[in-house]
Amino acid sequence: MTTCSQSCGVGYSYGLAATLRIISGKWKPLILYFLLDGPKRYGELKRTIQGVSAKVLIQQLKELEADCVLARTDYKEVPPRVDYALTPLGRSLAAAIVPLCTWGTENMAEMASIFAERDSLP
Amino acid sequence: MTTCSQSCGVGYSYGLAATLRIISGKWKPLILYFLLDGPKRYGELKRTIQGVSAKVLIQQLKELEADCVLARTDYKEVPPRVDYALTPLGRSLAAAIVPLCTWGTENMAEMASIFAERDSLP
DNA sequence: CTGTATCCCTTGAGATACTG
DNA sequence: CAGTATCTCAAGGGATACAG
Repeated sequence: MTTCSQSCGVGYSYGLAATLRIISGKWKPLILYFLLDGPKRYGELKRTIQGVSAKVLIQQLKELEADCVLARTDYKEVPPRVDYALTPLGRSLAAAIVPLCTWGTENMAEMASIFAERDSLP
Repeated sequence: MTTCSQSCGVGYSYGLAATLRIISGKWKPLILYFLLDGPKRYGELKRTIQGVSAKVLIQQLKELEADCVLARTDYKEVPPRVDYALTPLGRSLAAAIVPLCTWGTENMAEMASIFAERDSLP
């Protein structure tokens, strides 16, 4: 390539900034990623995404819904049944997240040793 | 596909978690992305990434360096000259971030209206 | 120019208990 | 089952001033 300025310049960074605004949140990328597998119920997400509290999970789901990347369906049953699914927009976003997962998986060993060293410090 | 469980299951989510651990930080994805353009000096980064303070920029640069995704070069000159460049590992990570930028750019219009509506609320 | 050193402060997030 | 309501808190981040 001649220069990366066209794709990496300031003007285009707003694209990245916009994306970050949506996926910033400790569990949001994980949520989007898991939903690639298909619609999931609240409890299912809670169990799958280990460590997240009910409050924070709901909160982030609501924000993602407000951002139009996922849709909540209430089946109006008793006991309650609700599920969350990616919208078409959300699906495309989740697809853009997949490379991050791939990268992490491919470099997991290297990362593990780096983390180990870093965590051993004060 | 039969099911996405193989690629989206819990086991593989550690890959995403590992990646998130590295790029979590308000400006880190932006830093990595801009460095795709080539090595950059401290002041250059500071100017390019609008809104970041000196303290936070240095802090995140150091963390990225500790994670072995970027390398700092001190030219030992006066006045001081230093630059930051992606390592091979960092370059592959930055490449995985590019789709996020692309997504944001492609959906900028839609996002803008969503944000506008959301920001108008209390 | 490239950072350091403080101080301050918002925001995200966790724990717990409770409701329809 | 699927949330809601509080309370609490640390951590990340920002402003400012200063240093080599």
